[in-house]
Amino acid sequence: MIDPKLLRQSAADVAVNLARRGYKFDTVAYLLLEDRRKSLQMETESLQSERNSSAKSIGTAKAKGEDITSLLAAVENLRDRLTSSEAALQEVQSLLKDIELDLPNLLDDSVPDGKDEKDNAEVRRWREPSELRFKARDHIELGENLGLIDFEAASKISGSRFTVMKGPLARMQRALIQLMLDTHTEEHGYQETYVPYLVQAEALVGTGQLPKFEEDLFKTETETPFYLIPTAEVPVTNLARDAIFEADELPKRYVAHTPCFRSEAGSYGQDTRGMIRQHQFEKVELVHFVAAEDSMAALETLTGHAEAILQKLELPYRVVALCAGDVGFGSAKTYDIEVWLPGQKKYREISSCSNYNDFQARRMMARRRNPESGKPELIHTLNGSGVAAGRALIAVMENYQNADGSIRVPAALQRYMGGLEVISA
RNA sequence: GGAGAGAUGGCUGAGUGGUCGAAAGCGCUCCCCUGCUAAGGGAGUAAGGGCUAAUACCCCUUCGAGGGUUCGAAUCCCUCUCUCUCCGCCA
Repeated sequence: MIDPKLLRQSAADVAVNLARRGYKFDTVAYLLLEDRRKSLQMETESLQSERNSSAKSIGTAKAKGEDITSLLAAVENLRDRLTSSEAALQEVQSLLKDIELDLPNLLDDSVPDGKDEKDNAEVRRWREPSELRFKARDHIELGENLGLIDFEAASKISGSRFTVMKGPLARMQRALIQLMLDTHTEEHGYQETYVPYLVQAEALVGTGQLPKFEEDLFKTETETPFYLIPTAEVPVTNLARDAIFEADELPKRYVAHTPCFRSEAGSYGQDTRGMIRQHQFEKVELVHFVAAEDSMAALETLTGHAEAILQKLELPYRVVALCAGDVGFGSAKTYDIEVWLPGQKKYREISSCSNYNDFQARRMMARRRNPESGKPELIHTLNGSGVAAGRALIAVMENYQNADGSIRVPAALQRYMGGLEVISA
């Protein structure tokens, strides 16, 4: 959420910023509503004040044994006026809130202009794309030939966009997760967390998935619905909800491995084959809570932590700065890390690292105590995949394949796989 | 699933219709005292929102959440949620 104060004081500036995303902010409608809010709120609060003082004087008069009938008459219709004023105010406030929850975050000035992913700016590359001396197979062919990936079985059980994996391939995904968790906790200073996979709507409003992107989520039909988490970002970031951290508690870094569930509504026809885009996938997620002035530096650090995983796995990748039109709803700035997939001869997203600045913090009242003023102020939140395990598995399969269809186990993973060096049929 | 108890400020914990944003204690901050430390004395110490140039005044809201009664609710009534204890069941 954007600061409502900024919205009403500088609506035009906000509109200019959001227009870079292709978002049209109707400042006229907003300011009109805001005017009504202001007058209704002032009216309501003065009626409340009147109620409070009259109740107080009735109380004292009664205590002295004075006659209070005239005082009672004076406030006869006060309650009705107050009730209707309060109702009108509440209605306007909820309309404003709807608009505010719908507005994407302000973009950081450093975000490059552009409309879609084609305009993203490459920031750096690590290792050039690998050249194979034979025709590269994609992970689907590799996995099925080894008899270790079974899409048919998955579709029998659950339909499309699910995967069944077996044996050393299933284990390799687990090994990847272990490597990531160990690296982030032992080398990058993260605290490992275990969190719920089912969350309530409020948590998703806090991180920004709701109310706008409900169709991307799976939801239970229980009396109070649960949502399956689309990313560990949701439960982990909500650890800061309603909190006031002391200055010396920040920065906080959390890492969590969770499955992620996405309905992928609206992505029909994209990546329909294979494991790239699934309804269920495994991911290791990094989350930072930092003081406002530290968040841009933290984004660089966080991205570096995700890159370290790919470097350990010796997978060629590049980092791109998402352009204005491609940056996600709640993010002020995002780097995607794209890993090279020989089977597709393309770089594909394997991590997305974002600085949300105070956007999520404002939605969930996540604060720190400013050591100078002693006053609470919003923190900044960041998150990034460190990295997507399913896609990391794909990247290892395709980059470590041999001519005979077997797959070498990256050195960094061997200790997690009982010393296994090659996966073969 | 059954039975009971509870939810108040950073913490402990008083408060059954008015002057209660809320006693007391602890903690924390500042000051005094003390050669240092300890002990002691004094003052202060919730969050959100509105107004505003203002993190100054002033005003509003908040005692688990929502509704109701009342001139007036932490206190009375209703609904819900959560926590704890015991029993059952279970990974």
